[in-house]
This record gives sequence, C-alpha cells and structure tokens, in this order.
Amino acid sequence: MDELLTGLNPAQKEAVTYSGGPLLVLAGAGSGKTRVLTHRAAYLVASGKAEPHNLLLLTFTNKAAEEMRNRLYSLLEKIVEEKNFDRPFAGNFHTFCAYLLRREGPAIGLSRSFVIYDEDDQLSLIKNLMKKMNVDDKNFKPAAIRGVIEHSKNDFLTAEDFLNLHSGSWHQTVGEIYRTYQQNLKKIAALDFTDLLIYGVKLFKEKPEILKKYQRIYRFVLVDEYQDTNKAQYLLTKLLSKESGNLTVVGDAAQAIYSWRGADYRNLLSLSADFPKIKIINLEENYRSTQNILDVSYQVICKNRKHPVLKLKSLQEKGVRPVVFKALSETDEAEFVCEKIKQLTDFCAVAPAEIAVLYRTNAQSRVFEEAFINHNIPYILYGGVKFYERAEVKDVICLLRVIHNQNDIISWGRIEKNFGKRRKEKVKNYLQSRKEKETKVLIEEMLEISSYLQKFDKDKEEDLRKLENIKELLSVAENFPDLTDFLENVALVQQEYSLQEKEKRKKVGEAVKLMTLHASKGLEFAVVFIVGLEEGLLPHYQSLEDEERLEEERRLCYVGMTRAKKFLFLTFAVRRLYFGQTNYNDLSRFLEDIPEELLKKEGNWDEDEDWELE
DNA sequence: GAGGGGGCGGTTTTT
DNA sequence: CCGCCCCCTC
Repeated sequence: MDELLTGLNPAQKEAVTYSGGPLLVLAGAGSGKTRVLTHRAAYLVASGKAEPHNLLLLTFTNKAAEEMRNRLYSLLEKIVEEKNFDRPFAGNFHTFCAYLLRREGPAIGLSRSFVIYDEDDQLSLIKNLMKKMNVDDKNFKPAAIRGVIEHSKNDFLTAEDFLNLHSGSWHQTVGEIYRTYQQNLKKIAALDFTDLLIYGVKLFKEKPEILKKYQRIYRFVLVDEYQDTNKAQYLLTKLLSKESGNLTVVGDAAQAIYSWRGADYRNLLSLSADFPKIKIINLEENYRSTQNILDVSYQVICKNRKHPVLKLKSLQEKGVRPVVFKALSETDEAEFVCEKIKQLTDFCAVAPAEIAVLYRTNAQSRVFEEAFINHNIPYILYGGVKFYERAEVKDVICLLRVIHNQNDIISWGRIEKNFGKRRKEKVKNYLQSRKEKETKVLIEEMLEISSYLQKFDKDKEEDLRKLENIKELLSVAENFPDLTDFLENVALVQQEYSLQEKEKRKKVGEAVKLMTLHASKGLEFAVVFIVGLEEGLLPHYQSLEDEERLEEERRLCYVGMTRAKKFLFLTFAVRRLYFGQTNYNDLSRFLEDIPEELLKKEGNWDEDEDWELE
C-alpha cells in the first residue's frame, strides 16, 4: 500500500488517500494527473475500501482510456492475482454506455442488437432522407444538418423541442429532417454515438431501480479529463455517484479544447454546486517543463477570464528562454525549423523523435513535409483517414452489419452503391442460407460470393494497399470470433490497423512528429515548435469575433506550449501562401501578450522593431 | 460500372 | 492550390 504513495508530492498524496467523498482535482499540465487517478483507484483497493469491480474509471478517448487501463492494471496486478479479483472497468464513456444498453436497453424500448452508426452512416442516412423528402442539398448541406442534429441531441433537445424553439424556414426543414432521422434510427435499431450517451442517461432517469443497481456496483466513480465531458457525460457521472458520493474527477479547465464538439469545461466548475461538500485539491507542481517555458505559457493563458488558471511551478531547471522567430514567408518558416532541428540533433544531443512541430490547421503541414524531404529529416505526419473509415474496410464491415441486422438500410445502400445490384442480390441470397459462423469465416465467405476482391488490380499500388487493409481486417476478426463483439469493437475502439499505421509505428522512435495542436494534447516532447502564430491562423479567423472561442484558441496555444520540456520555438510568417492565396497576417495576439524579456528574438526583425506591432 | 471533368469548399476531430 | 464529390458519359 505504501508503495502506491512513494514518490508522490504532498498534494498528490492527499488526492490519492482522501476518503471524504466527492473530490475535484484541478491538475495543471504535466502535474501527474493520470498518475493520481490510477494510484487513487489502486489505493482504494489496497486499503480495502473497494473491490476492483466497485470501481468505474471513465475518460473520453480510447487513447487516454488505454493509458489509464494499462497503468491501473499493472498497479493492481498483484492484489488481483492474490485475491482472485476481477479487473475494474476502465474505458471510455461510449463503451461503457454500449455495455450498459446491451444489457438494460430493453427496459427503455431499445433492441439488444442495435447497430452503432458512425458519422459516415449518419450522413448517408441524412442524404437518403433528404432525397425522399425532396430537400435540395444546395441550401441544406447534409454535413451542417448532421452537426445541428448532433448539437441538439447533446443538449437533450428533441426534434419537437427544436421545431418549437426555432421559427424560420431553414430551421423548420432541419427540424423535420431531425424528426425523420430519429424515427429512422429507431426503425433500423441503430444508435449514433450521441444516442449511446443520452439513452444511458435516459435509462438511469426513467428506471430508478436500474440506476440503483449500478450505483451499488460502482461505488467509486473516477473520471479523467473532466473538462472534456459534455452534458450527457456529466449527468451520467452525477447520477451514478449520487448515492455513494464517491465521485473523483481530474481535469484542467485551461486545457479544454473540445467545446466545438459539445465538451463544456464548466462541468468542472458546476460540480461544486452539485456536491457542496466537494473537496478541491490543486496540483501545481509541474514535472515536465522548464520554468522559462511555464512562465511564457502562463503569460498567454492568464488572460483568460472565464475559468480559473493554475500557476505552475517547475521542478526542472530554469532552462533557456523560448525563441520567437519572424519568418518572411511560410517556406522561410519551414527552413528555420529545419535548420534548428539540424542544430539540435547535431550539437545538442536531441533525438529527432523528441521533436514536434505543432500547427493549427492540417493545411500547414505540407510545407514542412516538403522541407523535411529536402533536408533529409525523417518525420511522421499524424492525422488522416482512419482505418475503419477507409472505403474498402467500411465496405466489408457493411457486409457483416447486414448479417447482424438485416434492417440496416444504410449498409444495404452502401453495398448496392459499391458492389452493384447483382452482387447485392447474391449477398441477400447468402444470408438466407447461412449458419452461425466465426467472424473471419463469415468475411471470407462473403468476399467470395460477392467477388469483391476482383474489383482490385494487384498491379496498382493503390489497390494493393486496399487489399492489404482487408487482409488486416481479417486478422482483426480472428480476435473477435463473435460477430457482435467484432462490430462493437469496430464501432467503439477504432484502433488503427492500416499499413500506414504500421509504417508509422516503425518510425516512431526516430522521426520528428508533425501534428495539429489538438492532436498534441496529453503528449510531451523535449523540443516543440509552434508555427503560424498569426492572427487568422492562431487564433483562427473563425474564432476572432467570439470571446468564448478566442479563449479556446488561447487554451489551444497553451496546450501546445506546455508540451515542451526543454526548448520551445514560436514562429510566424509575415507573408503566407494559404489555399493558393497570399495573406499578410499580423503576428498573433498571443505572442503580443508575452513580455519581450521572456523571449529571445530570432529571424528577420527590423532594427529596434517594436514588440507591440499595433 | 468505371473513368473523366467540373465545381466547390477548406479549423480543430473523437466516439 | 488541392482534393473530394457528384454527375455525366460510354
């Protein structure tokens, strides 16, 4: 038990051992927050307050969930073996809700064998409905409508609420689409991602006896990255822990960067109202960055007024001042980054793998890719199409989904479109005669009868990659012989199996990382370049008019800066070619917020050029 | 059913 | 400027 506390600082220790009910841990960047959460969970077990199955650990993303699970399981390994305990549930909200609804869904009228629709399926369904309803897709963009529907659902607004709330013909039409969309999901027995969460809440609200059952099982609810929860997730955690009061949440409002998809950092703050006796612990010791980096980051984030900001203290040395580089153009900027990388790797013993280039938009990556190729710098580009979203993979999955649920008209529609009418008929015939089989066998047989693979030309590199991906899918299927399990994993775990991903993994240890600021959350690097610090880019031009959104851009900048352990470079370009247009942007207001003496200027500054340009 | 051409849109992205 | 999506044609 004591080994769970060794190496923790006093605040961390207090958070791990606190036994008085609701607990809110405000954990700054690099302050060891996942460590606190997992150690607390393990401590509850070690001290005999809970058995592992009484714990429920939740977070938003698979990546974070996996990290959390691995760390916790290794902490619990010994005791689980000794006492023959089950391992606790540690996963993301959607997976938990899917588990819950497969079990208890019938109580609120759901089919146990519902399919889960992803964004692509949602769009197909919406387009499908719009055609039937004779709505033109010029004035009514399916993607926009999908967004509106999702937002409404996140706010627990039904189609009827939506129609009552908005007048205007555009909204009335969208409301009608929303209503039809929901009806169709019901008919198909499909749930979209948001449904998983809101039906989870609905279940608990409408069936108190079921809620009670789960409250008694999960006597300790622990949530990581609480600033990323949306309304439904907030309600879920609140409902589950209402009886026990044992809710532990960890988060940092200053790192909330996902409000555009429904996350609301105010959930972190409203907990105090819902649990008046909540204990609040601040983690302000930073193990990651030098004090110089933290000072610069603080100057940026402290301008935010709508949420508390922690003042972090570094446990590392003072370090060197972050550099601000003025580039003449976007190519000049990329050249500077290459030069610095060469210097750092050649003379400062920094490994390329320890370096990251972070940008606001994916479109900025191209220039860096070109420069890295020219300079022979190995790199990995993050972002791009996901394995399960690849056309060929999705096609095969649709074959399986119609086995699972023959009413799935969206999958049938896709099969007809991508396989042709004749092959679709063959698939239909096959379904009449099939027996229970393992997933892999099912795929093989269906590929055979639909002669799908013949679509591809082995001599074309592109097609070869697609065949490779299908092969990969087959080997995933080996791990999930049960079809329902397989489809659930496909929908919710979304692990990467693509060939590209394998190549990436091989390079991880030796290449510079290129990614968006969003993608960098939770990671750390010895050297960080934040590029394109310009008005219109960071902050992004679509955020300039709105105070809330500007604050989020500022948090995004802060998240990027606090990824850096030793060296931080901030760059901007006076002139930039972007989407084929030359722009002359002012330097970012976030840079102007930093007192000049905290930075070191490099690049094309004019003699005595004022820091404050405005 | 495939392949070419025109038009348009382009922030971030997880489940 | 690039890439995707849709539609048209053969």
